Amino acid sequence: MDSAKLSKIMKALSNQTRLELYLQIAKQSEANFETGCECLITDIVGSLSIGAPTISHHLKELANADLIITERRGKFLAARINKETIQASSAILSLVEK
Amino acid sequence: MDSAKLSKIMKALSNQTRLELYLQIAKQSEANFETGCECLITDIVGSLSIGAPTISHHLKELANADLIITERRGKFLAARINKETIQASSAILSLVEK
DNA sequence: CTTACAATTCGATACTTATCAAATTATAAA
DNA sequence: TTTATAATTTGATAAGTATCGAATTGTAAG
Repeated sequence: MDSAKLSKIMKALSNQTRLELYLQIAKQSEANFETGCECLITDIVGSLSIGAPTISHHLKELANADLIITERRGKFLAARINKETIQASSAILSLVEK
Repeated sequence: MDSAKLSKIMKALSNQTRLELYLQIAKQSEANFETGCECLITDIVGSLSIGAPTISHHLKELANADLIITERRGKFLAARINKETIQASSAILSLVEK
């Protein structure tokens, strides 16, 4: 991964609201792992103090950085984190690989 | 670590030039580990295509996010990365801890 | 003390972006 | 087909920031 890609990932996590959105998706994915349920965005909208348009905007940036994967579920939108991206990023920053 | 702190760290790494600056410091710290030499900023200034004022600005942001530790060495400035910060960040994002 | 060099501060500018309100699209239910 | 809800798009604005040139400060060497 080059520095352009990595900085794009970091930028996606640099906004506090967007970071909390990401962590919430991660948390729900974890919590719902056994049940097989996914994280539905509509459940998150209420818990964050920003409007739906802004959340839509943030989701697109997270997806664009390959941090999450979204899929339509009828009227709703499901999201899950892309573990490969965050693990590859961590590896570079922690200098696990050179 | 709360999301405000973590987003600040991510923001510090969200600019490509600043990220490369960080990685360069990390690389030199690694390379000079055996010799005990530190990473001198003056050696980096030449290798990045931006002016000294901008580098000074970026360094302050990295230090302010606790990503690096700087120290004056006479006329020069030495920098080394703060491994604790990057490891704690990685842990949260990778959900190693909850 | 003067000179030279590394780094910082200051002021300005161009660019990016987070957020919202309003309008629109997509989908399921009635 | 109409209605209701979820999500997106659009347009606008306010706030933030990366970068530079010029001036300044800190420090060592001559």
